Amino acid sequence: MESLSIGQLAKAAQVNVETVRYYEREGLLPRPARRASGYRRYPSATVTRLQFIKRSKELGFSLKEIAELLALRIDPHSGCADVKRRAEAKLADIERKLTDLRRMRRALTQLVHDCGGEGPSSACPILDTLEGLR
Amino acid sequence: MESLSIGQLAKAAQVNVETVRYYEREGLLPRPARRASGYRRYPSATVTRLQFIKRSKELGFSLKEIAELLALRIDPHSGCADVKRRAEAKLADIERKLTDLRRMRRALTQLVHDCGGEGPSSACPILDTLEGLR
DNA sequence: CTTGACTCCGTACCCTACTCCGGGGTTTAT
DNA sequence: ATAAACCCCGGAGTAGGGTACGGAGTCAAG
Repeated sequence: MESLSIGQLAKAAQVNVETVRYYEREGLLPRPARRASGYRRYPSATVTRLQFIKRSKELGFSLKEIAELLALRIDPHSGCADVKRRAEAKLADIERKLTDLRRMRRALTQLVHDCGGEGPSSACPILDTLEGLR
Repeated sequence: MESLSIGQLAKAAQVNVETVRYYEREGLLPRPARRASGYRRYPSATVTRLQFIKRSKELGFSLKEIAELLALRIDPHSGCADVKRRAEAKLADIERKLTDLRRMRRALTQLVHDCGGEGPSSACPILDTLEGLR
């Protein structure tokens, strides 16, 4: 424990082995150390990195955007002010998503509440709120 | 005003005309009324529906999931209890996304805060939080 | 009544993000 | 020491979500 094979890593993060290699090609994962045989060896922290990528995707970020998020950590080619500016832009993104999600939640909660669970759906109050969110 | 051409609709909702026709094919938009010439005529409410689809995509929902969300409104083939059950499942999805987004926001806020905006990024506190979110 | 912008439809093409394949070495458990 | 299971790499294939094309009809302004 401390060094994982690509298969162990993939299993731990619940992704396909091919996906791990794909992310490496795309620069989302650093090229890992290799054994004499050429086999990749990953530090166990890579699991959380993969999970981060996965969850970010579920939140509607593209791989390119995720790469940008990851790049906010260590980038010797940009000043701190630049990092700050980019982080703020991502934050704005996130705030927008949060607002939309809360609106969606509100509409659905309303639907679940109004709908007793009995009778045909034709009797269910129609949720126009869902479309008139903005 | 009250009836839009496909071009007017697309412009109002900020999407491509081809996308509108694509959504129609995929069942995300109902087939609209037609003029004698065959031209599509949309009620202006379709604009908000397109915007809903757009924002839902940005939140990481697939077109299929979005169709399911839209189907929660009017579905004569399922009882109210069923609608309720599905709405609750979507709500759970949304809660998960909200939780992840808040965690992400927290990490980025921390980064922006810690980073004064001066000096090289090497001096910037590294945001390990970003990866260790869960 | 003509001209430029718009629309129709079907088909083809594109990008993203994987996912699989195949021929070949490596590790590991028995 | 020999399978079974794993890993290597390059390259091809796939699904989802559009986007573009092209030939033909339509509409609105001048």
